[in-house]
Amino acid sequence: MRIGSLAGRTGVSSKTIRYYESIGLIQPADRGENGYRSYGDPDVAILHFIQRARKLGFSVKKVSELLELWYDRNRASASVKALALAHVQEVETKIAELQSLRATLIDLTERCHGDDRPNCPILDNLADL
Amino acid sequence: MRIGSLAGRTGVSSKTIRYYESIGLIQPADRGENGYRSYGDPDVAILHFIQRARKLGFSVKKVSELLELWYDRNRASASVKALALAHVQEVETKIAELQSLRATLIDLTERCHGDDRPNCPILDNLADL
DNA sequence: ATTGACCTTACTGTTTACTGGAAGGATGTG
DNA sequence: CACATCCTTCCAGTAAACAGTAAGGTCAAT
Repeated sequence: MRIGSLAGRTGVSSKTIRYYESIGLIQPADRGENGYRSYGDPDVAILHFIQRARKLGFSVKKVSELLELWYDRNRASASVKALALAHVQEVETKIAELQSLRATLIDLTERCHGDDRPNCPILDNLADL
Repeated sequence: MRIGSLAGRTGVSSKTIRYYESIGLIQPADRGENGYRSYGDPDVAILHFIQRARKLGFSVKKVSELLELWYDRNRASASVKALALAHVQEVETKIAELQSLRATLIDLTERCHGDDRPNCPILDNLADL
């Protein structure tokens, strides 16, 4: 499969695929006689993985680490596992922060409703948390 | 208080404070006779709020909307509430996505441990979710 | 009164993660 | 065979969110 088909199947543009190759996020593709990049089904899976992680807010660098996790799954499984668990920890921290923000926002909306007094304590609450 | 003190008390650099003013995120500060910006305690609270929201991954534009929520708390409380709830919805979606990723990562680490067979189904799982 | 810290504006540079465009070669269709 | 579409490389531009630097005015203390 050539780069355009890969782009079509993954939703990642040809441009972006070449960019990912240029920064080393993905391996340099095999080339045909004409110099065209050649891809297979595993590349579709790789790009889907990258896309999913990117959408979840992982930086390209983090995605690169996640991919290594993947590629290295048959060797050094202990350290690979540690890396994965560190990522889990980060994700959990972010979840906790978001839940805290969610609680604050809900508190805000509840207090906001139907109260028109000039002095509102919400400002202080938001600033202090 | 001048911009340096505000920066010291909030951890937001003077540079960034001026930047926030330039893009309209915060109101133009009052100026003293010398042209220096002059701030008060409410500005400390505002910057703390901005900082907190930024750390949680909200774009400056979103922060701007959140601030309007705040400024407008005494009027149009129904529409303001709707905006806040929309933000809550977004946050909840992000939380759900992160929890899904967390589950995937944990699954990955569990399968990774102690299994050295060449063909591993984890790749497919990651790509398909 | 002069040093050093702090303030001003204005403009340029950085990082991240792409996106666009030019110039040219390869491929596939009517 | 013409022509559109796809591929190649390379370089430039974009957007967000600042940070750096220059050139100069102000302020507090010695």
